[in-house]
Amino acid sequence: MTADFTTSPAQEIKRKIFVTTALPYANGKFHLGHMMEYIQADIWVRFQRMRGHEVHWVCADDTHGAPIMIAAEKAGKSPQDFVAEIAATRKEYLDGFHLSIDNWHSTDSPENVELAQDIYRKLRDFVRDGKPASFIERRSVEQFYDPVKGMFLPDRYIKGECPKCGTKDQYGDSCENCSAVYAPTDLKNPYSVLSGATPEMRSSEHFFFRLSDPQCVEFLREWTEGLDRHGKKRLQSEIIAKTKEWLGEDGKMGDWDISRDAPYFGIPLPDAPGKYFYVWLDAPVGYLASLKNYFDTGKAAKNGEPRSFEEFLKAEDTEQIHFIGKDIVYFHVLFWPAMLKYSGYKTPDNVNVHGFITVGGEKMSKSRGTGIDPLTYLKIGMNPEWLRYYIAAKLNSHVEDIDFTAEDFMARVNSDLIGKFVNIASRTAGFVHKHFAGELSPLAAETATISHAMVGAKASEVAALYESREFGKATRLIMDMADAVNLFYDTAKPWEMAKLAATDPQARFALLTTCSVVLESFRQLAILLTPIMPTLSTRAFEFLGVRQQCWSDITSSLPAQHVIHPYKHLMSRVEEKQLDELFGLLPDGTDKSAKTQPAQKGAASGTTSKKSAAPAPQPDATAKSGEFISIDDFAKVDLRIAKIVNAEHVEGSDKLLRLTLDVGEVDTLGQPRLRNVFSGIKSAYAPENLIGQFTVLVANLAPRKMKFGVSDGMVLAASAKDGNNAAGLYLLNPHTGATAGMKVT
RNA sequence: GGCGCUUUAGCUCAGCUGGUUAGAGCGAUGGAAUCAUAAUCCACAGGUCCGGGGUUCGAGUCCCUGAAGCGCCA
Repeated sequence: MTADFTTSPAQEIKRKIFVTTALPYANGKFHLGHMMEYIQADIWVRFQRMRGHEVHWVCADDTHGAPIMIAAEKAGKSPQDFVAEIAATRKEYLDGFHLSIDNWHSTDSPENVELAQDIYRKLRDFVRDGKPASFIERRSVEQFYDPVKGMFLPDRYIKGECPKCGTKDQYGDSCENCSAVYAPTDLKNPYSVLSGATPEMRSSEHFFFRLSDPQCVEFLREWTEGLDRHGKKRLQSEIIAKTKEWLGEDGKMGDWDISRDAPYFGIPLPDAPGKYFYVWLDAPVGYLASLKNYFDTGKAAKNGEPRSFEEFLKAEDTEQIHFIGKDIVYFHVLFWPAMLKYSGYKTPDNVNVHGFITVGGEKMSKSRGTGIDPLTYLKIGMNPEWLRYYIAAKLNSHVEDIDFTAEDFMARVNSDLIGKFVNIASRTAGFVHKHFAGELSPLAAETATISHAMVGAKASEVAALYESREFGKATRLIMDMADAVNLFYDTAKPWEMAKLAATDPQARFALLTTCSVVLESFRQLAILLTPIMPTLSTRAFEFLGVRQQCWSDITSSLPAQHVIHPYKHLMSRVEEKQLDELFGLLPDGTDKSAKTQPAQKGAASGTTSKKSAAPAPQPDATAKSGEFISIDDFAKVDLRIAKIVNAEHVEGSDKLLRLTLDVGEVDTLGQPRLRNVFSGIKSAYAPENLIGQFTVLVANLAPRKMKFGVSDGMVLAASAKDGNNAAGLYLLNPHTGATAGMKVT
């Protein structure tokens, strides 16, 4: 059966949909990427609800695993307190961006313990054709063990020297310097990131999920390539292609290690003391745990679902739809359906995968400061629906990254939302109030016919685009309609009629008709935009004096002689200075000199040009005419204050000192990351005099491999122009108060 | 290293199974209009569709190859 989106919801079967978005790992706050996923899901969910379907959208914090356990320990907190503090930050974001999630829960919850253990037991005790055919198998695993911390070490916590090129401080998977790939056990002189101790190989018994079982592989092949209940592909074609790599004839499907040894922050395996579920086992179960919590606390009933959790989940007509990012495809299209299948639970109907959001063409990075903080966005008063619209305008149904660029954002929002959409109401309302006391035409049917020709007629096309997550195409189509309405208005020239209205009844009538058609069209456009901009459309409906509209209201119309409310501006424009503030270009919000030219705030540097407080280039001896660089050129250089934590002679070199610098960076585990930099300043400085000093580092200089190791950056020093050594060498040194990691601009 | 993705007007992107002069929005330029918290309408100008080979009557679209950028390798 193929869904027919041309029918009105009343004719359609009411869908019962269980929607999830990926569980964020509870070791940090939300970033723009999270918001993008939630906005994508929210648009889809709101659309379904407007169509009259029953949607239950749940999410939760993903709380378990070694990284959180270790981060909590570092923070001197229990893991529970640690994740609770993160959880407490969530609401502000979710409410702020109008995300209509029905329930937010945690994987560290009784529901999740119960469900994860239940799934495990069913996999373990699986019976096929009357014979035991367990999917769980015990195997001995050799793993690094930290004798100081008394725990087995995940690969991420082991560093050592690259077995190929000998570069120090490399992780156990690949070398940053020579990009060799190897196993953690190949590292030379390995050490524990946690304690610095030399890890020992120890064996331990682990529990595996036998994914390589031929029946399981066969099931996954069918499931991944299969169709959903609407006759569409369950997965996007690019994801199917990816799964073929894993499930192909070469049989690459390995078993999955699902247990970890104590100490571990997680859920204990039943009947196996000291063993815990690997976090990725219980994380997706968190979807069900949150849903169960949602039912058990009565929220589902409040949302019109009278059945129990078990009944709802078992029901044939319950659709289970996941929204995830492309980084976690593996878990969601292999492990998760297999777990569910062989423990007797419903398998997902769809897994919708999206790409990442980049900012100015660059991957967001906290250490580089290129991220956009969603909370800052809200706090400086930017409208959340601008971002919702912008993201919608760029999203499609594919696994493609989308790019946020400040210029594009401003152009898109101002042009589409203000210039095209909001302006329709703004330019019409005055006439209706001035000449008709807010009362629309008595000929409602006639005006509605014209409106439907411009807008309503294409509503089913828009619906199909929403349904298939082609939000970019949907916004384009809607804006085409808005263009048509503006053109209609311009062609009719109501401002000319208004001048004659007092004396010419015909002109007066034409004026009323035009305005009524346009406002009716505006109502229809607002309906079409509601999934993307719920509060803007609510304000539009308030202005029009109608209740909240659902999708089928597109075919109705404003009644004859309907009275609208006075117009209050529905949405303001994006101001350039807001974007400057968002990107941290205006640190105190008052630095007017820091206003950048629009042309400079593009993909090339928009987010890396931190402050543009740098003085204008002075034409002097150092910069001859025609040799100026732009602020963008300068912004490419990431200068940082660095604290010299260690300095030493380099054996075999008569020029270089080896500096160990702190530039305030941390690695993914929250561990301080120090830089190794070689500097040719031996002639001028004794290493012991440098320790503890601050200087300036070019932080984004390409790392350079030298005979003695890799130099990751360059410190700045002054010397005579002609290289006259006698003139001396002077390391740059900031004034007191500068701290490691500060930007130099 | 293996695998994959991307590269189309100044910017952001459409271009399905190959088919007449390659499209849109924004921006630029010129005009119209002045109802609108400057928002609109019209016109016009912008492209060796990353480079190089090939298949074909015909390629942005298929194949090979190179470059650049990005991602994944559980």
